[in-house]
Amino acid sequence: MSEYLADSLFSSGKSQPRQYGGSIQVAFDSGADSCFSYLVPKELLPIEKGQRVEVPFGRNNKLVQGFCVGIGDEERETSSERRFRLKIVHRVIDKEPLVDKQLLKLAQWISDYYVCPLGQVLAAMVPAAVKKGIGTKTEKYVYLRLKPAKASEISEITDSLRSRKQKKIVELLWQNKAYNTDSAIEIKTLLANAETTIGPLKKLAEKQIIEISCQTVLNVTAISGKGSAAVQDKNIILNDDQNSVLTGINKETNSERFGVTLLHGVTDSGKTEIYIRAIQTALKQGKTAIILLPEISLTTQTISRFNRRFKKIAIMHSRLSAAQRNAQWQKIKSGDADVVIGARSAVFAPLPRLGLIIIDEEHESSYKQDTAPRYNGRDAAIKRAQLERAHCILGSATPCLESLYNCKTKKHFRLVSLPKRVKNLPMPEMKLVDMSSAVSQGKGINLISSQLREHLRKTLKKKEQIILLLNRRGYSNFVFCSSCKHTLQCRNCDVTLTFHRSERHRAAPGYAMCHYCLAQSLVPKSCPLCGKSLIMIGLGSQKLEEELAREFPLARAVRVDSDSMRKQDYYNILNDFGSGKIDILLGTQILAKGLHFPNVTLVGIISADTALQLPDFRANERTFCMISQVAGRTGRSEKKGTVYVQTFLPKQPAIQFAMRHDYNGFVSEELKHRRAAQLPPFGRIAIVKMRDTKFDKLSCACEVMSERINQIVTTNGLAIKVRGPMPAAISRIQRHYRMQIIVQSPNANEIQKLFSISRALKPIKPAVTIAVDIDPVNLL
DNA sequence: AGCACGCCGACT
DNA sequence: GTCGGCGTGCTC
Repeated sequence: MSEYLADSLFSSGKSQPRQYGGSIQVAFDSGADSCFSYLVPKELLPIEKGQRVEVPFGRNNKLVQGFCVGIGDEERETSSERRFRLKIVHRVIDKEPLVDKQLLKLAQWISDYYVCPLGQVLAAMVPAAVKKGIGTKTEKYVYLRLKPAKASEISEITDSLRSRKQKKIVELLWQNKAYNTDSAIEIKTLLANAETTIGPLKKLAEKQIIEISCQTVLNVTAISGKGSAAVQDKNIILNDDQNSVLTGINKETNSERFGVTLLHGVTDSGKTEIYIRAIQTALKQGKTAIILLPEISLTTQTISRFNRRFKKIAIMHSRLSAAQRNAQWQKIKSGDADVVIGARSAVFAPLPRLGLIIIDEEHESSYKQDTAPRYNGRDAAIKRAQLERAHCILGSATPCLESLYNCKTKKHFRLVSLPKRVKNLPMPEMKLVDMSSAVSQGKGINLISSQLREHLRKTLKKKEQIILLLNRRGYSNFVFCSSCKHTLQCRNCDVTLTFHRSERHRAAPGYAMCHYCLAQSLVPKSCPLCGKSLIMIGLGSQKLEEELAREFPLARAVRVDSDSMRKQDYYNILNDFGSGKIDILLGTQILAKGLHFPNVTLVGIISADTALQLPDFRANERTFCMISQVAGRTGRSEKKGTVYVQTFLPKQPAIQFAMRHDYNGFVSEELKHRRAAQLPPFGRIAIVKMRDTKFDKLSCACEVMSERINQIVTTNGLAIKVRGPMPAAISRIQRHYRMQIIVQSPNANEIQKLFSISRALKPIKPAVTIAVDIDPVNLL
């Protein structure tokens, strides 16, 4: 162990005492919410923040990797008495910092704001493929150690060699003027030209006549060679609204000041073209740009649209292989890309001279990461723009209330809108179907109302296409005993099992599956409690499929199930739908996003209510968004679009406003309620989520935690309301009981203060798993 | 977060 | 008598 300590230099015998160039702070990808100091040997200097180092850690001095996040003895006075015990940096891994100073600042902000160890944030910033160097290979190069002044020096060397092959190698290097790492010749080429093998080369290296250098290069195959030339779409002419919006944005982008433009544009109002032009403006200024899209919107369609317009573009999304991801990242880092398009984590793209960040569909809850670091990609983007003095565009047809409120209250935010569709096409016709009346008329629970069925028939006859949307959550099938009202529950989780018909198990009617722990079990033929027969309440997508097959046997319908489907299959289906091989696309929420199929003239929302039943203050907002977004999938050509909204709650305000395309009306109504309850955007909330397999232990820990929070709030006079501990909406998942404490405050600072104090204290006893979720997007 | 140490019950 | 369960604390 002593060999890792600085004072070991006294015991290292007659060798020169090691010289140290000060200490650094290292952050690890672990739960430890603090940094660790290490001494840097002189020979490892200079060292920079953002570089990775390998250091001995823990009792066994296991070598672990971490990021250097600070240089010098920043806490000299607190650590002076134990400074002699500092261990020594073993190795500096990166030649250059993996994260630059600005990104490190962003990481620090995320660490503070989202209550997450800095090391974990940094770990999330750089793709694993980059850190592991996947898709790279080491190429060896050869050069002469001595730069000969004249030819005689070379003959001097060659004459001294007896081997003919060695002579040949030296001559070749001389002819090619390979005297240093830059002019070195690749080993394979050299050997081929010299018609020899590695043997003579090694001999020359031993004699110190030549030098072999290594260089890590990207595997050529990993780089998707899409050297597509940028096409100037001169034929796309902006309308007046677009022009005035763009002029405003360009002014901001050119100003070199931080600012946020919230672009509220109805679906199909030409937001994407604005983005493209705004990026072009930034590029003209010698700046670079990032555009973030929700993962599911990153279709081939979208990517190729940007690909056509920009030459030096890098793409970051989940379907890339590790090697491709590394290649794209290196391309960005080296300055070979000036535009990055990607999902949430692309906000960390290491672009130099960032001038513009665009967040499309900014209201999307998928921008919030649900594992640590629990950051919101949109808010991280705004912060990054602020740090880099860049401009930020948030685009949406249904901006979230927080962004809208920021425009009203914060000076750097401004709101612009595109109220009309590009070709001045009308908004689709909205038809409300009251499902409760259908039920009361005793028609049974058909998923497709007679009105919708009639319109389906007409649409199919016209050879036009249809999208049917069904929310999975709460609309799944479940197994139910009509006699004793028993439903099949998951053994591990507090949820009702979902029924899936199976082709394989002929003996049983199907299998029951838990969507949380993914456990499957065969459905018994009779009720385990009373022995009567079980019925499957089928309201799920399979039921819808069956109903369609019965009513329209000739229609080609395909179901898209986000969780049961490989991503590749999903993109194939979308392609088939685009080329008209499929008539009806049915599926979950994912169909609501950014799809552009001009031939879709009918959209059916099977149940608009499902989101409303969730115990979440954003239920209305979600419902409104969902209906508006899906509605935007139709009527994207001269053909008229129609949307059927089936609901049991026809008078529900969110649904009513959506029917009238009245965003502003919805917002002012919803804001009233939020203000009354001091909910976002009028305040901030955070959730402390706690879980454990043992209920008693968990509730003890919750009590301790809630006491601690209340104590901090009182002693510091924080304007914070604490609710709970209470069981989470799903009180048990995967055998873990779940409880939560909700923290509410009129402003973010108070919440920040609370957690900065709390995280510095000793951990809660008894120990349970605790996660803090700042600005949660759902309260489950 | 991982990992070692320590204190209690089921076994050869 | 020990093997190993997990509850607790520490990591520069």
